[in-house]
Formats: sequence, structure tokens, C-alpha cells
Amino acid sequence: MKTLKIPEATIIRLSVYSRHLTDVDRKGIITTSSGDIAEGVGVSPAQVRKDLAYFGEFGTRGVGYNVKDLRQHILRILGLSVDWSVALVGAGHLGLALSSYKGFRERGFIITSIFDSDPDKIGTKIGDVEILPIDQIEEVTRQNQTQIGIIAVPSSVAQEIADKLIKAGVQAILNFAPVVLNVPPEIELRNVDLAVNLEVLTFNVGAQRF
Amino acid sequence: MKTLKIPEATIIRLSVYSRHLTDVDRKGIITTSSGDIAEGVGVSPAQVRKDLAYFGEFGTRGVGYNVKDLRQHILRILGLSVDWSVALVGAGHLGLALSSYKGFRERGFIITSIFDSDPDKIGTKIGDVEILPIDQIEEVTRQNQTQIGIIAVPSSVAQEIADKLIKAGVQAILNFAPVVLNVPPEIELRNVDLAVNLEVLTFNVGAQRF
DNA sequence: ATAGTTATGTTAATTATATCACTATTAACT
DNA sequence: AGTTAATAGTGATATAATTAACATAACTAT
Ligand SMILES: NC(=O)c1ccc[n+]([C@@H]2O[C@H](COP(=O)([O-])OP(=O)(O)OC[C@H]3O[C@@H](n4cnc5c(N)ncnc54)[C@H](O)[C@@H]3O)[C@@H](O)[C@H]2O)c1
Ligand SMILES: NC(=O)c1ccc[n+]([C@@H]2O[C@H](COP(=O)([O-])OP(=O)(O)OC[C@H]3O[C@@H](n4cnc5c(N)ncnc54)[C@H](O)[C@@H]3O)[C@@H](O)[C@H]2O)c1
Repeated sequence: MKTLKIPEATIIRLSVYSRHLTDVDRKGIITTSSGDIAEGVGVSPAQVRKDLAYFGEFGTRGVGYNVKDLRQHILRILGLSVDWSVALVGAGHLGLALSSYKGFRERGFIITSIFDSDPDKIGTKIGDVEILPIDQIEEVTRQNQTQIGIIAVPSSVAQEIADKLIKAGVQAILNFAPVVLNVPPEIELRNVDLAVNLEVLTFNVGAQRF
Repeated sequence: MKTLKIPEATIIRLSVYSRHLTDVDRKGIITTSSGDIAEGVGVSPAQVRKDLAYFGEFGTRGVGYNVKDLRQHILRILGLSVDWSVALVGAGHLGLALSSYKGFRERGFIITSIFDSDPDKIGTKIGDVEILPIDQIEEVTRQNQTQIGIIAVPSSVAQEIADKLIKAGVQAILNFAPVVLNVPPEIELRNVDLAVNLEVLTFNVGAQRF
């Protein structure tokens, strides 16, 4: 229960390491090293070891890491040893892409419900999940014990949807609307802002100006 | 030509500030302050001033910042005083969402070409942009003087597409495939990894374990 | 004019993160 | 058994980023 502070950058890298290890494992490789991992994902070997050291000792000196073992350890650290129930709100263009994305399920994220306000969409299905009216959000996500909500609605209603998700008991929100959401501190929130990503690129392309 | 190092976090925040200022401007507000901005986007006032200080003096002591002015300054800093030509590769679920997204055009990102390898998709249109065969990528993006490529193809072909984009002369790549790409140092690369975002959330939700 | 108020720009302090250099451990080989 | 090569783990160091503090400039009102 000690709360030693772990950099978010470390968590992001762990996620990347684990995916890399999945690939390495698929190739049938048994043992790897901090140097191999570093090369595979583009960081320094010391960084890899430092990141892992926050959580324990997973390797053997002089030898390296067992690929399967290390992968499992990292997945456990990230909370991916169990599945997560995810509610998707907004079945528009982005919502459709997200709900059809195989990569989530592979990592243990199961979209158990989809909500929208558009009467034309309600009742139709994406894959085998029916689009439900937004006013069922609390009932359904409680029933599914949904812990994560994804917001893929227009910015103008994103805060309102966030409030509903929190009321319904989710602990974490992934927000795609380009707007700053207010949530209580116990709710984990991450924003994915695609325009911002492009703008970092354009800044860097033009960076000789400074 | 002096290359004073500017934190990437600063660039990301500037992008957020500029969007916030767009909203504030729409409300007809003339003057704002570092405190207002800070509150609006959830950072500290000192952070706002520090970020701006990398690029110049945009405010008036005792008064604050002119909203329109500051917005324009930040847009110029980010390289958004001109439009950017963007090539989208991969017209699948995600590509469709991205190409129909209004938010890009609003910020000056114009998707001028879309490429795919699927014969059923080639020749069809998204909005008013025709989907072209991938082997036209070099010719077309050169002609459009496209500077940015977006990769929305399966991971297995993402590196190959990156190579093609670079050969075609793009300077920056936004990659959605969950794979580590190798590009020469002069090419700006950013990865958007949605699973990683969810995994940071699950780590934090379960963080009492450490 | 001058005092008082406000909010910037900037320097200093603090905190956080990454890198480096060293130590300890293991396996393989002679 | 002893030697060498390899590589994890770790404490010290360096770098980077954030926060706090403050001196300066502009505006207001008397
Ligand atoms: N499409 C993209 O590539 C993209 C990229 C970046 C960000 N975004 C952001 O993601 C969000 C969704 O984008 P999109 O392109 O899918 O938009 P969209 O208009 O295609 O879809 C929005 C969906 O939300 C539904 N909706 C509206 N109000 C609702 C409410 N109160 N409750 C429930 N559902 C409601 C609509 O019926 C619609 O189905 C937006 O905030 C957008 O800015 C989208
Ligand atoms: N859909 C999502 O929400 C989502 C989320 C996160 C990441 N991603 C990633 O984004 C990428 C695209 O995802 P998607 O869901 O749109 O997949 P998709 O299968 O729907 O679309 C992929 C498209 O790429 C095209 N393609 C395949 N090979 C090509 C080639 N060599 N040249 C040109 N085009 C080619 C296919 O014809 C298809 O149209 C994948 O790497 C995926 O992992 C998607």
C-alpha cells in the first residue's frame, strides 16, 4: 500500500514494452534483454531497467528476461490480468471506428454497451452490441459493472455525458471531445486530442523559426 | 536560428490554450489573464506565463492579454497561420472517421488526398476527396506539396507506408498503427496509441496496488 | 502627480525525470 | 575450480520541468 510516485511516462512505456514483448513472444523467442527491448521500442536500456525497477526484479543478471514472464508481469502491473467493461457514448464516425477496433478486445477491453441520442441509431447494432438510448446509461453500466467510459460525442455535450458516466459509477474516462472536462479527483481522466497531435507536428516542422 | 529547447508539454498546452481562446473569443470577451486561461484549461497561471515566455511578450502588465491577439500569436507559433496539406493512408474505419472530422479543417489541416489498396474502395469518394490507389501516393502528394501523412492502415504494413510517405516528400507523420516506426531524424513522427491511453487509465484505477 | 492595484515577465527554488556509472550475479568456457 | 563475458539492478549525477516568488510596468482614481 506504499504510494511511491511512478511517472506517467513510465506507464506509457510499460504499455509499449508489453506490446513489443507480445510480438517477440509470437516469434518464439524465449529470452530477451533490456538492450533488445530498448532497441525494439526506441529507448535506452537503462530506461527499460529503471521502469521495471519501480515494480520489482523480473530478470536474471547476466541472462536477461524471460519473454513470457516479463510480458505477464507487465500486463499485471497495468491491470490487464483481468478484463475491463467499457461503455462507449456516441455512435458517430469515431464511435463506430472505436467499437469495431479489434485491438481493444485483445488487450482485455470489452465494449459492453454503446449509447447514443439519435433515434435513427438507437436499436441498431454495431457488431453484436445494440445501441441504447442515452437515458439507460446509468442502469446498464451499473448492471455491467462498467469501470471505463469512452466519450465520443460532440464537445458541446461532452461534460454532460461525463457527469452521467460518473453518476453511473465509472472510475475512468477516455475523452475524445476537444474540450476540458471537469471531473472529481477520484475519477481518472485522459484526453485524446487529435488536432493537438497534428499541431505538435507542425510546430516541429516549422521549429527553425525559433 | 537559435534553437532554444522548448518542452513538448509546452507545445501541447499552447495548442489547448489556443482552442480555449477561440471559445473565449466567440463569447465576445476582449481581454483575459493568465489566471483565466489557467482556470479554463486546468493548469497553473505560472505555467501559462512560462509557456508564453518562451516565445515573447504578448501581454500588458497589470492588464492581461488581448484575446484575439494572443490567439493569433499562438496559432502563428504552432505554424497554423497557413494551411497544411495532409495525405491520409488507409480508408478503413478509422480513416473514414478522420476524413469526416470537421475539427481538422477548422485548424487548417486539409486532407487533400486519401489512399487505399482495396480495389472496392478505390474510385469511391469520402466527402469530395476520391480514394486513390496506393501506388499514386508519390506522384499525388508531390503535386499537392503535401507535408503531413496520416497512417491509418494495419500495423503489418505501417512501416512500408511510412517509407512511401517519406519517399514522397512528407515532413511529418501521424501514426495510428500500434507499432514502432523507424524514420530518419529529420522526419517528425508522432504516434497515437489508443490502447496505451486506456492502459494508463487501468493502471491508475488499480494504482492502490503499489 | 502620486498612491494603490493588478497582472505580466523573469529569476530562483523545487520537484520530477532520465542518464550514467558502478556493483552484483549468472552462465559458459577452459 | 577459476576465468571471462554478459546483463540486471541501483545509487549518484545530470537534466528538465514545474512551481513559487518577486520586481516591473500599466492602468485607475483621487
Ligand atoms: N471523427 C474523428 O476523427 C474525430 C477526431 C478527433 C476528435 N473527434 C471528436 O470526437 C467526438 C465525436 O466525433 P464524431 O466524428 O464521431 O462525431 P459524429 O457527429 O459523427 O458523432 C457524434 C455522435 O454523438 C451522438 N450524440 C450527440 N449528442 C449526444 C448525446 N447528448 N448523448 C448521446 N449521444 C449523442 C450523435 O448522435 C452522434 O452519433 C467529437 O467531439 C469530435 O470532436 C472526432
Ligand atoms: N479503428 C480504431 O478505432 C482504431 C483505434 C486505434 C488504432 N487503430 C489502428 O489504426 C489502423 C487502422 O485501423 P482501422 O480500424 O481503420 O482498420 P481497417 O481494417 O478498418 O482499415 C484499414 C484500411 O487500410 C487499407 N490498407 C491495408 N493495407 C494497405 C496498404 N498496403 N496500402 C494502403 N491501404 C491499405 C485497408 O484496405 C483498409 O481500408 C490500424 O493499425 C489499427 O490498429 C484503429
